[in-house]
Amino acid sequence: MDRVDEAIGGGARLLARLDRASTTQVVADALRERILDGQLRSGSQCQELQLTAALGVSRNTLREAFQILIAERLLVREPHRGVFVRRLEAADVRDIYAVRRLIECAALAAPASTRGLPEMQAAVETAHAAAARGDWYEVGNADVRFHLAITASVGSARVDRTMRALLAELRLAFQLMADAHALHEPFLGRNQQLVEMLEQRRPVEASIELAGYLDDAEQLLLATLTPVEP
Amino acid sequence: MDRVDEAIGGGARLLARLDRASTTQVVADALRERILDGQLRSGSQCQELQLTAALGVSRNTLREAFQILIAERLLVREPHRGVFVRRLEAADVRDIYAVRRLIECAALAAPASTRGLPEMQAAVETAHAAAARGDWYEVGNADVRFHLAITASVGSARVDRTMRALLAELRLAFQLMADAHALHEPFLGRNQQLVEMLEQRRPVEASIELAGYLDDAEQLLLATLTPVEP
DNA sequence: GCATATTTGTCCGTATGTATA
DNA sequence: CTATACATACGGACAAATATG
Repeated sequence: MDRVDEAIGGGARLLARLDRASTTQVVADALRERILDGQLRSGSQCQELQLTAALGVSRNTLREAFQILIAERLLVREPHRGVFVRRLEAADVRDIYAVRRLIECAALAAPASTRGLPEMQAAVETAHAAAARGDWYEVGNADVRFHLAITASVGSARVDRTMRALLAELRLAFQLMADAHALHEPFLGRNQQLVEMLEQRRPVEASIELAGYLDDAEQLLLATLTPVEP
Repeated sequence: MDRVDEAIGGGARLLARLDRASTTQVVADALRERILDGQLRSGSQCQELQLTAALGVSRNTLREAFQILIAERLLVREPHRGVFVRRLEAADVRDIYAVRRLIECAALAAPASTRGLPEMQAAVETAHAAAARGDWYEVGNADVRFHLAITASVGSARVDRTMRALLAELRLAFQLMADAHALHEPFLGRNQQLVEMLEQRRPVEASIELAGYLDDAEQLLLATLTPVEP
């Protein structure tokens, strides 16, 4: 009974037996949430016995949930060793920012990008308010919403899904940093600036600014990432 | 023993017991292949008992493989009804082409796009040869390689994976067409034309040409898709 | 509309093989 | 090298939902 990892489970059974979502889906959602908010830390192992005990589900169900999160690249399987919360390498960070530059800049340069303005403005305000009270986790959430608003202007469900998955992956890297403050603070003002450029109907300039913005964010993240050892 | 769907399985056991890939992965690969080459037709149900019998694996293993292919959007689950080979709607086709325009055109417009030239040239030659002998399935394969070569110039593993998944999804729509000939024939020459534009170092013009190309392909596919009913 | 058969969703027990202390 | 812990994979069971006659 002195089982490990009581961060998971919280004692109560997860299944409200609402029977709208399958147990597998509920488990995948629960695990995803705990990965993204850092309760399950990058690199830590997800042992089947511990998690089945903590979540109150069978190994089969858990393993199906694992497959979902492995496909989302939040977990990795090492054959016959187990399933682990993914650790982002520097190469991953570079790759993710390459995709972000491609998609976000193309989305922002298009005339339709102004469609995302209301949501972008709202995200900037939320971020400022959260920063004022020192809630940098919420600043991170607002930043994600800001960039999703940019790509939402493309109007493609697949672009939305891809960006959502990409930004979720990126959170794995954020968690390796000591303070979210240093990461997000420089970009509060620049988000605001992008909004203004779009309000003034200068989408192409905004796109160019965003490219440099993403370059800087990538460098900042890489700089704080590399000193971390396995 | 007069079980259905002997297209799958072929009598022999799939597992060579090489134990380099997991059974789940082998099953997922086998199902993916049969979906993409049309043996498992769009809209058809994947019954657990039939497939476990045909593949010689347990239900648990099969269900894990299902999750992989559901994540790839080649299968869809209808709760308490079963798992089906995905049917593409017109909206899906439009969405896929929107993403293709975004990614492929951005990739082609970049100076680095010439890096994909050798692979693009090879794909064009393969396609011509296959068309000459009426092998339109292989023409389709070569066309996929052609477009993957375009996006490979970005040098991003994630862009590659996204494009691969996208083109796999599109095959679900191709299969709904009677003749692959009508779909691919118009684009043999245009692929060749794109290669020439790139050889002449005119990537931006090539990108614009590709945008129109993808528009036309989308319209052609939609036209032959809509008359099909549930 | 109802009773029945089928199929999915989920759990459990267990055997085997692999990695690690 | 042995022992242990764990992942992998199988089969059986049963309830619940769905399809069928």
